[in-house]
Amino acid sequence: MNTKEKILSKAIVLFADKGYSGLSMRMLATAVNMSVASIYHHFPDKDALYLEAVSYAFSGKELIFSQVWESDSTPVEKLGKFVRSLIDVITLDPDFHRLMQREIMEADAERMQLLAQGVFQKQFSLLMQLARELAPELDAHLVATSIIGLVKHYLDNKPLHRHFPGWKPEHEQLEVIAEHITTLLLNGLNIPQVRQ
Amino acid sequence: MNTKEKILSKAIVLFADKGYSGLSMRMLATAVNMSVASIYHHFPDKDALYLEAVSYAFSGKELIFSQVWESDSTPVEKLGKFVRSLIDVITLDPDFHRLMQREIMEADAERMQLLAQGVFQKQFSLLMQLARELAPELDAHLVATSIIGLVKHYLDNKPLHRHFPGWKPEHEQLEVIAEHITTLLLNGLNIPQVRQ
DNA sequence: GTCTATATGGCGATAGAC
DNA sequence: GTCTATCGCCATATAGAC
Repeated sequence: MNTKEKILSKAIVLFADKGYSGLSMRMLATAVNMSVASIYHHFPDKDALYLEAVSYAFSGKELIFSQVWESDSTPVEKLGKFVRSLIDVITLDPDFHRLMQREIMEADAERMQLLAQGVFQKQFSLLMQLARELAPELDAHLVATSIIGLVKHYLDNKPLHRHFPGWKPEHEQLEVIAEHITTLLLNGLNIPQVRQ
Repeated sequence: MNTKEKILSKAIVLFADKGYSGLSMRMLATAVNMSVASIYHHFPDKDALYLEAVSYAFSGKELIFSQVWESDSTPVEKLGKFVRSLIDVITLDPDFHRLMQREIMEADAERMQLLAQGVFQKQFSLLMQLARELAPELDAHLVATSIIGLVKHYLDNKPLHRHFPGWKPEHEQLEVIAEHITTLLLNGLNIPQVRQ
């Protein structure tokens, strides 16, 4: 890993944690044990550094779901695998996830399009195709959105829900979340289930 | 509306838009046509101002759902009303919603508890009770979370989903969203539906 | 490619007049 | 309760030596 990549990977963590305006070049320089001027040798300005960090965080994320789509499972099995994979991606790389959350909240239309097409589009298309197989009578875009929404909400709001009535530690176990969501979805999509 | 409230309501808008570190006291002062020093007459420091703005944004939000719970509707009707009310609250006060999003992302454990208990707990409890009536065999906490998650995800990610395949303008119509979600949920909760 | 030193300006916050 | 003026610090960014 060269110097530039070293800076970028630290920047991902710190931008994810503090946001664009919350992280100063001084802080980043200290974190990577360099002077501010040295960072400016690699990037023209803070904005370019931020954008490069976001793209860098993307790289490789597309391949994680390949096991879901390439397997010759039934659509119902694929749904279970997708839910589980999405939970894993979000859980295993929390910095990537937080950076995405911030981008979705703060990006302008141009950056949003980059985000949609560069990172998520392929997976969303494949998920829509699965949605069509599972529930041909429903709007595939809305169904795909619902699947992602259910998973993301659980994970995004975990620290909040801990303080809600009825919360149990097991609600944070990934298997419990995954099973609840798939059950809800399979019923919601009108698919008869076989008891395991 | 007195001076303090004038400052707070402007602060809500600007904090929601730019975040804590993204909004400077100078900017806020300009926005409310005052000097920075005058603002410091009403608030001890920026942090206290932010916290007061967050509490101020909360006020009155609890009462919006009363029509849902006080009506003598059936549980199924109540679910529809709740989904619609949640969509309305989020849509009609986007600044409140963005401020909440930022709080959920950035607050520490103490602030998170305040948020959960001070703002959302009562509504969440009532929603859990409804969940128990709708689907006694499922975990009410998880069901309530799912209902909120479906609604919130659609609205939080609207600007992103516009760039996804299969998107249609009608996907942003509140009625379309509300109907899709309730349909999905009623199936998901195993409740037989009557065709309208 | 890295550093020290520095320019320039915005930051949170305060003093003290009116 | 509002203002002007100011403090001390940190921000982004650059110049130029090694």
